[in-house]
Amino acid sequence: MTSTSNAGRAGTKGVPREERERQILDIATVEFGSRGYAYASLSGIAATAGVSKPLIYTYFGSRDGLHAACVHRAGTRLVEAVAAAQRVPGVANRALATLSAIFHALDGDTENWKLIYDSTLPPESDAHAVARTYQNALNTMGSEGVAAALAATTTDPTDHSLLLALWFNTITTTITWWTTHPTETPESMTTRSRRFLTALQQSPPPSPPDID
Amino acid sequence: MTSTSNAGRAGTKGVPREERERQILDIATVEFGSRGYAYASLSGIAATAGVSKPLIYTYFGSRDGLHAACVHRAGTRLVEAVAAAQRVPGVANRALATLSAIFHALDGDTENWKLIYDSTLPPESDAHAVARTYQNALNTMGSEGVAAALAATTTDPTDHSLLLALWFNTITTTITWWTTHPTETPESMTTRSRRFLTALQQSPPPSPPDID
DNA sequence: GGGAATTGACTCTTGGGTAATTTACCGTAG
DNA sequence: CTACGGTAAATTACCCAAGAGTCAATTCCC
Repeated sequence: MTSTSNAGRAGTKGVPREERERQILDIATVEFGSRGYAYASLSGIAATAGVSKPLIYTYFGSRDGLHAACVHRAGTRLVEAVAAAQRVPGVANRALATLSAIFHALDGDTENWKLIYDSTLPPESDAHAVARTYQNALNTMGSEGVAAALAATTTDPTDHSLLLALWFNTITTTITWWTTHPTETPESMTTRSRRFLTALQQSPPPSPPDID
Repeated sequence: MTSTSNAGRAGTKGVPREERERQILDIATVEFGSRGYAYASLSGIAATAGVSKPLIYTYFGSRDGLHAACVHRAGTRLVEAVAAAQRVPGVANRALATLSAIFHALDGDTENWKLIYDSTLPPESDAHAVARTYQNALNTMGSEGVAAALAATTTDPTDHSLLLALWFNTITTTITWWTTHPTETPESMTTRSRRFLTALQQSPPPSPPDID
């Protein structure tokens, strides 16, 4: 066992860069995703990953560099999943298909979504801008659907921007809720969502629902 | 002018404690509300308020003490406003009445709401617990309405907790949106909300709306 | 002159970032 | 098949800035 045991001291441990990067990204994603950008510390991530701080710097350049790498990976995956769902035919079912795709893409690892819609991101920061990239990509896909949903009811152009914000915030809230109910599966989350979506349409005639 | 000009140097400036506390609270509310708990610094608040850090400590004890004071003031106002709206008769209109009450209570000062539903609050902290107090107070009032809205459609008990989260997050999102659209008035926000609320009921037969 | 109002100038901790150094792997010359 | 030097992998021990919190002193009002 002493052949390749180099604990504590400096020097390579034989782990190739690509693999170490993946390890670090995995840990960092959880830290950034669960604690939020504001509270995840590099020292903490390094410690959890069982690696020293300078290693992370040589691999990712800076804290923001590491964060950006996490966001890119998570964002790419999600955009891909949601894009696939957009190809589902039938206007009426695309919302649910989108949700289902997201739930399955995450499959319990809710950090990936929370990374991109991280509410602790400082508004004007570079880190926010990176996350924004993927938010916009997802928004673009969602925008079309929102327009369709709204067309029949209103003519106010600013209504669109608010509804879009509401829609994505609904997803984020649902995913955050999922975090606190870990026994839920992608399937059960989808079923639950279907219930809500149809409920919106079928609620009793007395106009606005009593949701206060 | 030199009679009572004591700039820079120590010593009283004749401002009674109560008034100074109000000044500081005003500034701190804006800072904590707009930047969020995670990013508002005491030094910054002190500087903006034109006051030294130690003064804030003698008056509020700690950063968290100051924050708690802000939350208490904002929370009390909001709970009061929302409670009044609950007395509105007619189950169907209470949701809108609640929103209208909140919009008017804030009247553009969206920081008060954001203080209580501050997404940068560290989950397990004391500061979060204080905000939680007022969230719970508001939740209790909203819970009843959510139950009514749900009763007709589902029997799953956990649906309730998710819908409650969704409802309050909808409000927060709407208010955040308001921040980025400062020309909106409480009235216009209410009108806009009414449009959305009724749209939910009247959207075309093809079940789930195409909101993806 | 006593107490309230108020501050400059500290300390201490946390966390991002860097410099210099050490260890192991690996291809090649003898 | 061994010696060896170059490079990749890693670390320890720092520096530095920001921000929470404290002490003792100061100025003014009554």
